[in-house]
Amino acid sequence: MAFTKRQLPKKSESLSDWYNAVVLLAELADYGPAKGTMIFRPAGYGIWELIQQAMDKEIKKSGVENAYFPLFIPESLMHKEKEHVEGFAPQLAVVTIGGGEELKERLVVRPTSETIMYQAYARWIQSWRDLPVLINQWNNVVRWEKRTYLFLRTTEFLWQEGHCAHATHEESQERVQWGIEMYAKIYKDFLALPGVIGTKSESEKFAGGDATLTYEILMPEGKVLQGCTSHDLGQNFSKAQNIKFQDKQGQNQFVWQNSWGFSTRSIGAMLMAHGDDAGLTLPPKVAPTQAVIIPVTQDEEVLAAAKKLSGELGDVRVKVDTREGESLGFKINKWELRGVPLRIEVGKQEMASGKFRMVRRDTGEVVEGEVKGILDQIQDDMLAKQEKFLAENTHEVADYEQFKETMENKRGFIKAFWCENAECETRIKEETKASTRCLPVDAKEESGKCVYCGKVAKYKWLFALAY
RNA sequence: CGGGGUGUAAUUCAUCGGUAGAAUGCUCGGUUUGGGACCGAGAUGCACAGGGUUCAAUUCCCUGCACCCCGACCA
Repeated sequence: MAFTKRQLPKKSESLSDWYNAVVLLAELADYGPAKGTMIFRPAGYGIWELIQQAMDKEIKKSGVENAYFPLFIPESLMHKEKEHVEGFAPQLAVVTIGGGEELKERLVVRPTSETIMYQAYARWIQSWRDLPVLINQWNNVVRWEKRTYLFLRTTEFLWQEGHCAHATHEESQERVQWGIEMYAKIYKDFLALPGVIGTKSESEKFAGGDATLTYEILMPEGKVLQGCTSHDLGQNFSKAQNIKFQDKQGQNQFVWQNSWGFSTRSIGAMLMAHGDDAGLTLPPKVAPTQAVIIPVTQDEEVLAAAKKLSGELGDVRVKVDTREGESLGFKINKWELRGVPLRIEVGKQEMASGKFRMVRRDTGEVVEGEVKGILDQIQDDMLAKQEKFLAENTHEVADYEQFKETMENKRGFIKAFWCENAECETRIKEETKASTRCLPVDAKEESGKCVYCGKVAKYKWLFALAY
């Protein structure tokens, strides 16, 4: 689609209209012809590639190897773990016809790969010497979501899913912890998105798992998005799929497992969090184009100077906008919309002075200095801004009245004592729409009273309106 | 999957029971260019799909589908 920023709704007025428009106008994504599907255009896929590169390095560094498992899962396999299949059943896409004939056994398009990977693990793992199994895969999965949203919730999405099997629970739990911390690092250092690491409640945890660690991100309108998760699967799947090994004493043991996933949803969160009325603002580390050089005129010497400059910026990802027939103002607006972190203008003035006019996308400030350093500064400032927002919108409440009042007027994270009884959780959700997001990992044990029922509560949980 | 809304050019929309129009975008020519330039000439439509009603449907009705908004589900 052609570029027209005039059509961009104001972020400050309507976040979802702004988001939908900006993603299309900035040419990050487009709608696919089938329901709920999306096309990742080069500008959008480029962001994912940068995230992948950074994360893949971390994954491999920790000893996990990449592999690939099939897209289709025989339906019977899905049914091995009861809670798992029940949790995913409403979201499955199932192939019933192949080669023009009705299939004897229907094939589920993977919504996640636990079952198909673990049937192989069951064969691969025999001895304590075969452990740990440390495997990750970068792939696509399909979940038939009722309500879709570009990047944030699509029928098919891209992600990585790590699946490890260990001899002991402790070792598996370490990996679960490692996963969420690695994700938090990517979110903070690359996407400039601070969040809260915590444990999911019983009702919110992964279907078939024992415990789920999550990274929860506060979005601009005060709703909270589950950024990614790392699950302690205990022995649920190993018992269901008979993944056993003989230990050093010759005893048969079930393995302890974990899985952890990080999806293209992260891009959506990042786009929504940063940006303003003029368009996107990409954190430099995940911006496919980190700096754009705009020749002010189409004069040959100006174009030559712009091209020369682009060659002098080392490994900065830079683009020179030599497109004809667009005025300076038009180009500036175009690149602002696309969120390129730094704009460099090259014209007669710059050629005379030898100093290029550089403008930061995030603040609009005119800056001087070395490009690499400026980009690092932008990255840091963008994170700091989000951290401030997160801190300012985390509200501790003493009683239920305050809870309701905060949900109605401020939203954001609400920190309150909860007795961990599912009934209180459900009631709170029904009455205020706020659900438990997590028990932060750094929460201290205290003696308090549940904000809802007044019974003994040990911890302050985080509640929020979920995305 | 429940409630609401919308489907007309690439996009945003107008129109009208008698088979379509604007703005933006696109193409060409020219003049321009320091925060969305201008003039001129063009190209672009099975009016979402299928069924009705009607002499005649893009328009009215039904069904389906898609998209958007609000719920429930969710990385």
